[in-house]
Amino acid sequence: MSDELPALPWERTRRRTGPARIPLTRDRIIEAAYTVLDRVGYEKLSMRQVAAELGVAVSALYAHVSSKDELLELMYLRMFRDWELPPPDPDNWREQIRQYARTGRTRLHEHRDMARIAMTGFPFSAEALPHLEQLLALFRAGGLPDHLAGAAGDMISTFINGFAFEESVWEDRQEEVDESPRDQPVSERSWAEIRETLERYFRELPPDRFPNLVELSDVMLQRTNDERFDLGIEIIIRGLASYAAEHPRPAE
Amino acid sequence: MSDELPALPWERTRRRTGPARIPLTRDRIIEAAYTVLDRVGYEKLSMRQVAAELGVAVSALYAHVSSKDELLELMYLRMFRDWELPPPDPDNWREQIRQYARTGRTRLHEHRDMARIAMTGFPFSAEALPHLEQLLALFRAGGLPDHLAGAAGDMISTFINGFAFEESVWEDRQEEVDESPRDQPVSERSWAEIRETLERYFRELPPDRFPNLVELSDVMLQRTNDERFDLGIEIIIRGLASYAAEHPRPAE
DNA sequence: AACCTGGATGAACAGTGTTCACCATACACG
DNA sequence: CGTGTATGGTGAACACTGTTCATCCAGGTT
Repeated sequence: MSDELPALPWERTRRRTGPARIPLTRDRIIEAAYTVLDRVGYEKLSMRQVAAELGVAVSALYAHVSSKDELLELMYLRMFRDWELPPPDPDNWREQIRQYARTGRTRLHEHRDMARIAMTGFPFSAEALPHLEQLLALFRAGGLPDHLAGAAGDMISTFINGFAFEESVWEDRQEEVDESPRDQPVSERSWAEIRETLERYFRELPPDRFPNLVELSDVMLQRTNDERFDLGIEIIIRGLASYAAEHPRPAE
Repeated sequence: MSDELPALPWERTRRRTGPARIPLTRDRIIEAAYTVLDRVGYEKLSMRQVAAELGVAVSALYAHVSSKDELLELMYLRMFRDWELPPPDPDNWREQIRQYARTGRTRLHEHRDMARIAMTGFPFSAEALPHLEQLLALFRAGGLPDHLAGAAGDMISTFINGFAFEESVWEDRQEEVDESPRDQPVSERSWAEIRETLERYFRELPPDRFPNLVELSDVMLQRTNDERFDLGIEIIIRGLASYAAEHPRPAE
């Protein structure tokens, strides 16, 4: 390893500080934190792991990020980046809400355990506000009375986050069962396994104490998570729409 | 302290073990964990704190509880204790669902950050199953098609947990602002403060980019958490009921 | 060439979950 | 009455965690 050629003049500056040392930045730290998160999950995500990922001392991180909590918040904010909001279309508010919820869940799925981070993030940051505004616009376009529009925004977010959070918990639970390495965000196969196990569990319950659970064991779990999520959103939308029907907007 | 009377025969066995040394049990550990949780919150709840609360070495806990995760799970299960479920009344399913959700949230509020623990707890344990069964019974009584009844149970739980979780996050955020000691689960006053701060924040947003937020700033946050929660539940119930109306139960 | 300065370093501190060799106490038995 | 045994608590240790701080080194400026 000692037979290095003398550095060419134009790369001298670069070679100086060891192997192409790119400066540490907030962005690079967040990026590294994401790859660590995807590999080890929320519970085991640590500043030291992030530092190791960057090949840097732990204390170096604190020059760019004041605490782990701040790093988590930054990761949360990153979620909103390049999230295009379509212009509100009053005739299509239901479909647009559906779409919004779906891409929201997709965003949360983009990184492992992201929902756990999102759930504790500050939901009214500058990055998140346009989304709330968008939801409000859609709800008002749909003819919801004002006091409902306000609550509805919260509600949709709570459901999206809560749903994804529980998915995340199931995934982690499943993962600590099969020690398999985690190349992708829990295969469809794993979810099928979970469902099958639960279905048998329900079916074999004592029918005298749990008649409904036994009877519905098949129909309850045959749906995929996607379908369950869509159904949940649909229920909320219908509930909201029922108010719009009661308080028809004065056609001015 | 040396002028002790000779112990009466029937209390001899009790006196033997020094200063009234009550044996360590799972229950006592769980109890202690709750008082620690209420004092320091979820993030700072540690095995050492629990041990200290009991005046005992940390390692002693591990004779009764295999890990911190198990302890958390036990705390979660304790939540269902003495939770009476009223007999399902088909004519009143909506009110009964409302009531169920309300007491669910109340239970979560009984201990600080309980929702954070509940959210990661296994929702199909022996203790929790009767509740799911109850919900299914109510939904079927309300005339919901079977495939919906299954999803609806999940949905209600997700919303209750998610809502309480976010309340818990807000409370913690508020608490680290005012250093005030925490004698009770965040006073009403604190919530009023949070609402007021947010309302002003919304009102002073640039109206060109956030017209709806500015316009709704007053109406959006004037409601208490209780009202917002009830509204959320009501929306879900209405959404569910809309399906029942579409698929009327065959009057046999 | 000397200086300054910004950013990275590594060691340290206090705290975490968990394990394990040790030991004391309370009971059963001879 | 004395001895053994076993249950269950102890304290020290390990491998971590988030965070801080004195130190130090490289880069650019004077």
